Amino acid sequence: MSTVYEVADRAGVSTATVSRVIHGSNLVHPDTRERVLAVIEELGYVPDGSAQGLSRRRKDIIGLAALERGVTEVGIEKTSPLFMDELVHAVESVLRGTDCSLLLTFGPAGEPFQRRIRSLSGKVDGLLVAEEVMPPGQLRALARRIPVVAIAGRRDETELDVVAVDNAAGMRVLAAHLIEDHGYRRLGFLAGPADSPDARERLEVFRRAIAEHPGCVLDPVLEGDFSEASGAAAARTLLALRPAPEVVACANDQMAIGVLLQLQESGASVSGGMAVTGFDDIYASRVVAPPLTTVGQPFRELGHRAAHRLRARIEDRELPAMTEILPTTCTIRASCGCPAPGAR
Amino acid sequence: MSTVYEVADRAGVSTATVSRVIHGSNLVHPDTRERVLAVIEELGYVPDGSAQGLSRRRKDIIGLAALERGVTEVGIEKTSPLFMDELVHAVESVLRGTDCSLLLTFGPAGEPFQRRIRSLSGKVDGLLVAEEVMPPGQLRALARRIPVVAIAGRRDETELDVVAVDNAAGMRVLAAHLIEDHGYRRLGFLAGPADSPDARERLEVFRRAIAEHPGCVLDPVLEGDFSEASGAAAARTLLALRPAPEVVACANDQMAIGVLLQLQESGASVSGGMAVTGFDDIYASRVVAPPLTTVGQPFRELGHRAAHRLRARIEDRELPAMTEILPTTCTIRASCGCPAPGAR
DNA sequence: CGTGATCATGACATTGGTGTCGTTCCAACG
DNA sequence: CGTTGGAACGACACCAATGTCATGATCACG
Repeated sequence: MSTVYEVADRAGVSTATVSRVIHGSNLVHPDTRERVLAVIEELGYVPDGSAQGLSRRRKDIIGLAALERGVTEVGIEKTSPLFMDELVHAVESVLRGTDCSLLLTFGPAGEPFQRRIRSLSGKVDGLLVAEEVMPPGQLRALARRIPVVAIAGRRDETELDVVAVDNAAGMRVLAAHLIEDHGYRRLGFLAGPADSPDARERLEVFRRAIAEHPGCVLDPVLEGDFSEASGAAAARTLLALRPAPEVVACANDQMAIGVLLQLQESGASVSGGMAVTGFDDIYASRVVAPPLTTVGQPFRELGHRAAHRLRARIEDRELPAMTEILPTTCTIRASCGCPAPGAR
Repeated sequence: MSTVYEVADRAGVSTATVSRVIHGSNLVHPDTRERVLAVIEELGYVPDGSAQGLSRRRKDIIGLAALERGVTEVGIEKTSPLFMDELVHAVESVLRGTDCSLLLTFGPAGEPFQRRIRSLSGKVDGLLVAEEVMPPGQLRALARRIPVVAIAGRRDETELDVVAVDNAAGMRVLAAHLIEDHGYRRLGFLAGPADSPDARERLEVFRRAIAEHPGCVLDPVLEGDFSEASGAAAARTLLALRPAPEVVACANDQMAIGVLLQLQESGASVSGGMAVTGFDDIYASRVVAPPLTTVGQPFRELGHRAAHRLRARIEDRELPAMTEILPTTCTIRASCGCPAPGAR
């Protein structure tokens, strides 16, 4: 592995000049630059990231830590956390234009994962944390050491930068659609894991919306874990229920897809049977039959904003913390009982 | 930001001792260890990754560079490269058990992306490259500087470690199923981008399989770019064709889904209409209606092997290069014209 | 009481780049 | 011809760890 010294040596210049050439400083003579570039090319020299990070006090790496749910160790359930994938691409596409790279880590909530994030925090200039990867206290402590932006986490946070999504608005529109347009009166809900603030909020808003409509009941409320399998399990429970709800709203799309598929397998169709809705609007939701009515999250926007905010905070650590709420869009397709649209 | 020096100072020991405590050396007195740990806790000290990287000559970071296709800049086509997402999770899950992290970068093929990979190569201990992100010559040059493992790239490579997938075997089984079990005689193919070795191989094998069966014709061969939109476009072309093929095999699942959806939208159903098959077996393929018959790639295995191989090579750079081919599995579902299975 | 072994510890060199500061050199100008 | 200004460049300190080597302390044993 060649170093600046070697390059400087061969080019007959000092290491400082090599550095200037690499970074395009105009304080170097064209001839000298030429010579240095030739040596760099010849040696295939690439500056060492660690050494650069040390002397510049910035590593040009940001981290993204996210929860991975429902992937069993044996790998039988292939369900990957699709929500996160969308986010990763969004963040990466922002960084692509810069000289900053993205360091990724997933894991199940818990102490080992928190340790991993801590040790990772030494390798990055800043951290994006998605969902509730660690208790708020620890998160704030982390944020005192390095810049942190929370994505889709709790909104009641004044010490931290947060970029979140307006679960409430989307869910309210969806509930109104189910109650007012379809006239459903008995509505079920398939909740997400209790450790997800988003999951909790979605249920709460749905509950309130129903309470505001006399004659409507929320029943049953089932608990899932965001996985497709837990959706399928819920569907089996629902099928046995008397009276069964007319519709079941799910806290995310993967569970909704699980419900949908299981209902079909059991011979119950959506038309005349049970309506299903989701939340997130992942890729598969457009594709499943019937296409899933759901509340869309602005993934790209979420990732973009979070990435930009983090970079801004890395630039200026004294920036006041703020939380940004992005709008959601209720996307009516067919699984709620609406006729399938002719054109997309 | 606190450093070893500060910790050492406060604990009244030398930096060497702090280092020993951090790395769990047993050459340190329990009392001393206790004292040092207390200071570390109090200061929230985390060792700086750059400094560690510099002195250990290893950064404990590996990179993954992959092509991103079909994502337009305006973000209208939300289709993300699902194949890659699966791979990312597989690789990440290997690294999770180690103290190594994953640095990610996507990009469209081209000179800027190659530059980015070069500069990234200074930040990592080794690189996983997926598909044809750069010309073979450059890739080999890169591999001479740092450990590189190619994933799903060209197989005719003796200088480089390669982990690839047996496209041929899966495709042959699929072709045999279409020709022998279903009795199709006029078969179309929707090819992938010409710069993808996998895409080329899939077409070639399909072509040969058909040539071996007298009475069968390969017509038409359309060209797509692995995106769902290009599948939809192909479907419109196919619909106008006389005679139309009985089945169209697609070089990946996303295009197959595009074909499927477009056919349905145009009123042509699969039963009695045109059969469709894919390649990859991504999540959405199980979920789409009718469920897609496809050739499954062992994503997890692919990621696992590649990650392990790279780590092995980082350990010992003199390891002989080898290429590993992983088996594919032809998964018959319903889109080929088979009856939908009662149980999954 | 001396010797050797073992354990705990610290001093210090090393790692590759960056950026500051000072120096050299040349041209232009009075 | 001396002075000045600025461009081009080099020496050097610094960054935060690691790991080697030397050393002091403690103890057992002869």
